[in-house]
Amino acid sequence: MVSQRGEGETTSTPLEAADKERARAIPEAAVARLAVYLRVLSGMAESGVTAVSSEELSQAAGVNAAKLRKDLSYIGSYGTRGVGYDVEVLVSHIERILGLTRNHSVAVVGIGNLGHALANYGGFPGRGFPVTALFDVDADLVGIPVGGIPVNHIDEITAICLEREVSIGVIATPPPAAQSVCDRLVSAGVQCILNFAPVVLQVPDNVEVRKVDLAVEMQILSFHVARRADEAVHNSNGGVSVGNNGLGVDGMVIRP
Amino acid sequence: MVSQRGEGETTSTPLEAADKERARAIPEAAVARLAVYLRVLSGMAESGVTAVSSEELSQAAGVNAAKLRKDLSYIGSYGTRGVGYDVEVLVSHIERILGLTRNHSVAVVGIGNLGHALANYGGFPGRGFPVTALFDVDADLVGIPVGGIPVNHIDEITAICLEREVSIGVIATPPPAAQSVCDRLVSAGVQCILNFAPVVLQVPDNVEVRKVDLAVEMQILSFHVARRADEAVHNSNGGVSVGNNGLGVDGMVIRP
DNA sequence: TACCGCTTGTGAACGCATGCACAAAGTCGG
DNA sequence: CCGACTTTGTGCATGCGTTCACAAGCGGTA
Ligand SMILES: NC(=O)c1ccc[n+]([C@@H]2O[C@H](COP(=O)([O-])OP(=O)(O)OC[C@H]3O[C@@H](n4cnc5c(N)ncnc54)[C@H](O)[C@@H]3O)[C@@H](O)[C@H]2O)c1
Ligand SMILES: NC(=O)c1ccc[n+]([C@@H]2O[C@H](COP(=O)([O-])OP(=O)(O)OC[C@H]3O[C@@H](n4cnc5c(N)ncnc54)[C@H](O)[C@@H]3O)[C@@H](O)[C@H]2O)c1
Repeated sequence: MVSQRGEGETTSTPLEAADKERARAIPEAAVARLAVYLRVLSGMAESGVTAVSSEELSQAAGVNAAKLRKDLSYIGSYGTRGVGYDVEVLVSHIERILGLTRNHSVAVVGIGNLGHALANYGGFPGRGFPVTALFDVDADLVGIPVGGIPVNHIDEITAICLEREVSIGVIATPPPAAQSVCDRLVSAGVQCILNFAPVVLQVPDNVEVRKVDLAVEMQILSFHVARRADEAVHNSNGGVSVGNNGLGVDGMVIRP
Repeated sequence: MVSQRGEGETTSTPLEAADKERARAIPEAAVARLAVYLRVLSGMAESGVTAVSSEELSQAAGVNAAKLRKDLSYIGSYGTRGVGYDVEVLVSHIERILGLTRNHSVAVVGIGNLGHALANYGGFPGRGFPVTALFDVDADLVGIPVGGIPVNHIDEITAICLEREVSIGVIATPPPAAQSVCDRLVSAGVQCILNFAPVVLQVPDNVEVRKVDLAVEMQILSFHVARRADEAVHNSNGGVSVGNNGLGVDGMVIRP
């Protein structure tokens, strides 16, 4: 379907249009995996690997080879039959599809235990997510630099987020403050939120929320231990587990 | 189907057997949501709420009411038609299904930025996940208490994990160390691993891995921004987003 | 050039998850 | 006791995601 790119376009507009028609159709689960492939491929590129087959890449990414090929097919046909994929080419196309061709400025709200860790973490800027603003309600923290960036007071959030074009807001406040912080981020024009507080956030339709809930992760693990233990009791088979299969915890966006 | 519990069992064995037959059939996605329901219900219980309808609970959990009822039906029929659910009853049944009737001892490996945050976090013990051991390779850290628990050297991991019956290992080391730490945890009998390092871990079939990859989360958000921006360009509709629908980042368990 | 072996890309089948819609089953008021 | 009203539990249809299997396509080789 579609494709046949590189025919005779002068501007890049038709090409991009085709890509974005496609982008809409990429399954959510595939997007998550594409990010993983990208990381693996980046690692390979750094190690000097220039070509890779779907089999090799799928091994490294921990997925089924057929699934990997299907995932890649969502973004276009950039492989060579009989040979495999060019690592650089794949990297650049995945980056383009994931919108990583431009930087996404990140603001962290709540500079406590977790906020400190996030602000100090060096892994984000390198991947196109520079942390450009930190916020907290605690007056003692305001002005203190964490990870090289001074903490601002939460009341400045709207002005600063607009000014620095923050596109991702990270919420690392205690649960009771999370919704209010979220509302402020939204009114500052932030359309993506990564929420660490164990709260279900209410947001408008045009805002995307993803949550990371460690307690939920542990409870899922707990469930599998329990299940495995029972299986071991019922039939005395070794208790084989399939691992979590691509599902995970969700983002819970309310839509009215 | 099934149910009709509380008939005439003397021991609890037949009841539990029925539950565990069921447990095997609970969809992974439903398990993740059950953990969310549990959190919401616990909050309600603390606020003195004793009964709740599927409509109310689904609102609070950010899911469709029908889905919520179906999720609850996987664990049994504990509601009262025309009335709703008893909060306490639901809490105890979800806890039982998730295996939260017993504590799950947690060990954190890699007491850097993130490890400190995790060790200091008070939210785990209260939810049945006491952190009982910390490990790091850095000799300067060994012996220093973090969150009330002294850091041990990584070489002691096997002995201590066995002794303290650690059931969940949390990996918060730099990526290159993650696989080796994982292997040590596995050989210490740990069957559940929560991995923060951006690496695909290779584990035996009987070990369950879940990963939390913040860069991947951000890239998924980035994808949606890009998609939304394009939609806005193509047709000038407001750019409505569906939010992430219960999917997320996965755990990538290799099976040979 | 023609053939061979290898790997991609994808049509099609399957299975799981979601959401609808309604019967069953309960409460409450009279 | 009965009938009206409420809410659960679930059969069923629909849609999404995964997996299989294989034709199409490419590089290498004679
Ligand atoms: N630390 C962890 O490992 C961990 C693990 C899982 C979940 N979480 C969750 O992450 C969140 C943060 O955890 P933490 O351990 O860093 O908590 P923390 O108490 O150490 O830090 C919270 C910070 O948020 C600030 N804050 C409070 N109200 C605010 C507001 N309205 N606006 C801006 N800042 C505000 C506080 O001043 C504090 O600095 C919590 O919701 C917690 O449940 C943390
Ligand atoms: N800090 C964050 O916010 C953040 C965000 C996303 C991902 N991560 C990931 O989490 C992991 C930890 O991040 P961090 O910022 O805490 O790193 P960090 O460098 O601050 O801490 C790593 C710790 O692990 C210890 N360590 C190294 N090798 C070890 C080994 N073999 N055994 C035991 N301990 C060992 C180090 O001594 C150090 O204390 C990394 O893989 C990072 O990519 C962190």
